[in-house]
Amino acid sequence: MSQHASSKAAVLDVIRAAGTISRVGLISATGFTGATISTVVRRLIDEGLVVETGRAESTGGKRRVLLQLNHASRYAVGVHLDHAGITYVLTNLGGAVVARISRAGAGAAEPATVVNRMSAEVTALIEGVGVERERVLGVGLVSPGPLSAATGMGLTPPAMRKWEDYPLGQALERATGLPVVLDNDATAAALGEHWSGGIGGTAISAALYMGTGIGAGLVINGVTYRGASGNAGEIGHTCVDANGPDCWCGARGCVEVLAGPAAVVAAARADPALSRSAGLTGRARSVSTDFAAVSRAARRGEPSALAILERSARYIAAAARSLANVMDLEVLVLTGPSFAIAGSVYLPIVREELDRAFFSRAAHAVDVRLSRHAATASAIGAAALVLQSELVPLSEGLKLPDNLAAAEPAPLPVTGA
Amino acid sequence: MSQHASSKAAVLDVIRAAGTISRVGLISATGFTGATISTVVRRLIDEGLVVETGRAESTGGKRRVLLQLNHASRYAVGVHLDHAGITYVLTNLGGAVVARISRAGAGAAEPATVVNRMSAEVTALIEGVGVERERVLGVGLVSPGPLSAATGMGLTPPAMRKWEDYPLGQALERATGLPVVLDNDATAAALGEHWSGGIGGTAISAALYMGTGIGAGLVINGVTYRGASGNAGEIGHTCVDANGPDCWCGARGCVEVLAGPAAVVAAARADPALSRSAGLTGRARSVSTDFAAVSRAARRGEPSALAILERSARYIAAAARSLANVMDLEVLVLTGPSFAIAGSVYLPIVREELDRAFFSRAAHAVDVRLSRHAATASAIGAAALVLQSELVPLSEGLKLPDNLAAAEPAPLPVTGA
DNA sequence: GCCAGATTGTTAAGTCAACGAAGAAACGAA
DNA sequence: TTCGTTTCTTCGTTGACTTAACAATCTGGC
Repeated sequence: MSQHASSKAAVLDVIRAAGTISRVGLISATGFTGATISTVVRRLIDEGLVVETGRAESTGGKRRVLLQLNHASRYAVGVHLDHAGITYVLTNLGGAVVARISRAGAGAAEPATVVNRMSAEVTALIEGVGVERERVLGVGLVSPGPLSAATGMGLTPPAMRKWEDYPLGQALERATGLPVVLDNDATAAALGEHWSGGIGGTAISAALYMGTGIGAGLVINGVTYRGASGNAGEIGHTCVDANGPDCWCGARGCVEVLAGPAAVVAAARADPALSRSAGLTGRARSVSTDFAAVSRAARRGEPSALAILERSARYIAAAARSLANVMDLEVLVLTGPSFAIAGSVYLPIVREELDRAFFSRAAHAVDVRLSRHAATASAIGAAALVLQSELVPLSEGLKLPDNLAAAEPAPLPVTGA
Repeated sequence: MSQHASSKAAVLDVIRAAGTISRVGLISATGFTGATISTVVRRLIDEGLVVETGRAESTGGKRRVLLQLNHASRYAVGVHLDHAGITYVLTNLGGAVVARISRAGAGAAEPATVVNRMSAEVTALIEGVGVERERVLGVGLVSPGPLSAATGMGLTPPAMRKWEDYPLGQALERATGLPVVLDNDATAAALGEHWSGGIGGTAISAALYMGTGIGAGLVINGVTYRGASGNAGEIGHTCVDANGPDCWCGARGCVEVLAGPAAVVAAARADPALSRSAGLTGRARSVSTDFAAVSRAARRGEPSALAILERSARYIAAAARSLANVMDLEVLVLTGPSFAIAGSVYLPIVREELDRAFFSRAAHAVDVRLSRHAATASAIGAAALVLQSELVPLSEGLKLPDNLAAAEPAPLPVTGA
């Protein structure tokens, strides 16, 4: 007897969120009856996804049998593809990192060459820790920048035009023999935080992702929100100063222009003393390298560096507040490489802003936290995408024809009932 | 044989969105099989919700039988409760207004008194057009300001403290004998636009609602998005100038302070010439009255009035763009009393902003429109809330216990499998 | 130690939504 | 009229989920 996908998914998701839970707990959490829980759980145990791990104290009768995910039963590969580097992680079913490697980025190489290399590196990752390939559910591949919405299988980050129409997902699927899921890094990071237990059973959460740009990923009731064309969460071009400087996106005063890593680096370079002490005097290196240098200077206690970061943080806090107000968020996680480095400066300022000025704070606070794995969040999230897509096949919504009227032949005059 | 709620709801929603559609059209739109569509449609016809209205041209065989909502089969009452006035509308199943009355606002009267009056006025509304009370599905009641999240049955608009803990929904339910649904005005307006056909089968839409404040309602795949505590869409406190003036919400540079109707009126009053010509010289009347006066002055061609409104529009456009970027919107409707008056000034500016600077404009444009019923949008939306809640009972999500760990007795040491 | 009562978990039978297959009805074209 | 096509319905099956009865396990009291 096999369950409708949703019940299995719902039960698995509650077990994941709870960490440890009994069948009775599942009954109250999911709303299913004991009979259903019994069969669903047996199914999950048969598939090896769930194990019984002990007993709870008695509440007056038989003790509850506790269930947990069988973390070692399945694995997923997450790949963060970027111009400057490719990060690979192998996670178990619980979203915990089992292995991790970093390799050279895509650079200027041909897509086909890179795909072949990635396939070999994925294999090396899996074999390096002796995980059987059959236990690997698939590969999640994420990249900065917007997705090409049309086919859902091409990534077009601004700096990688060569990849624009390349069927990346299909190619990697063929090369590795594993299912491949694509998405953008911020969305993946948000799902990763949700899946790997940083966020419990929380309903509405967002991940503010800062790499060289700023993005946000949104998770609503355990499902990633993608918007009309998969570009939801584009918070980098939130307006925080309607009279501010022009942005390449066509607008003015975008938070990315005023407070993104590039803006931080530019401000630091404009200060000769700080440039010298932070080692920015040479010719321009990558933004992320320079941003790290500014962050180190701030950590050393250099007031000018700290002031620049705090100014950035206040703008980002304003954008975060706007986001939290619109989405009515419960949890906001700061993640991504830039927050991995400078999160200690940003966290208190964003947190203070939301404590003080979140519109619905009377109803509930927004829990602002720093990701425990900010540096590799999007790769971990990419793996979580696989875990979710393979284990929690969502009920797809209606697929209306583009033009409902056109779907019908011309109506004739009414001829009565 | 009765269908699972979702299939009936899905079919009804597609019929509503399409206006006219055949069973074959429903098959492709919903993904159900012909057999299922056949039985569901028969059910809907038996209930009187749907009628066959004619035939389409043949495509080579039997002509399709066209289906439509039976607009006159059910009705819903929408009530917009405000300090200054109460608007009542009676709509049919298609969301079209059948009757409408306006009465005095809540003022300083006791809640119980107002509820009794409302009940009488609802009855007058229904009987005024000779609709049978059994055909009225219920009453939707909306109000500006945040909902009290705890019980879901108290409305606490800032200016109506007396109502804070009053069980408004229950009281009105008892008084009228009809089911009552509560929500805020912006969310209702968004659903109203969706339901009454202004927005076809569109997936992601928002209504920007401007009354005396600014709010937004969000509709995702036909379902209103409410956020963690029902306060989603709070766009009035989106930051559009991080260094702007203080707002009562605790933040700075909120769009409501810089560009809301109150700000527009204040700017106009600061201009002696405009104050005189627009008739603002007397003591302060209500913000909406004064805003209307400024709008009329702008329409008469007074440059100073127009400049003030255009400045407001540019700020609002920036907030709208931030919202569209984050949600990846397809449709944005301007609605509410203030846009009913001044929409002709705001629409082109907001539209231009989104054409020029919406981040994902390469993938798709945002369709910005002015509501056809901006003045009564939230009352119509209130009625749509009823139509949806009675006819499209949503599949409720998981209801996790507040604290999953606490739901279990203490675990004992692992005792092996 | 052992039984009463409570709680947990399983099995069995019934219900209902949705599907596939096959047939009935409607229609245009030869 | 006949044939092929398309639309729509009927019938029997599948499978998810439920209720109801039952089996297993534990605490507490004697």
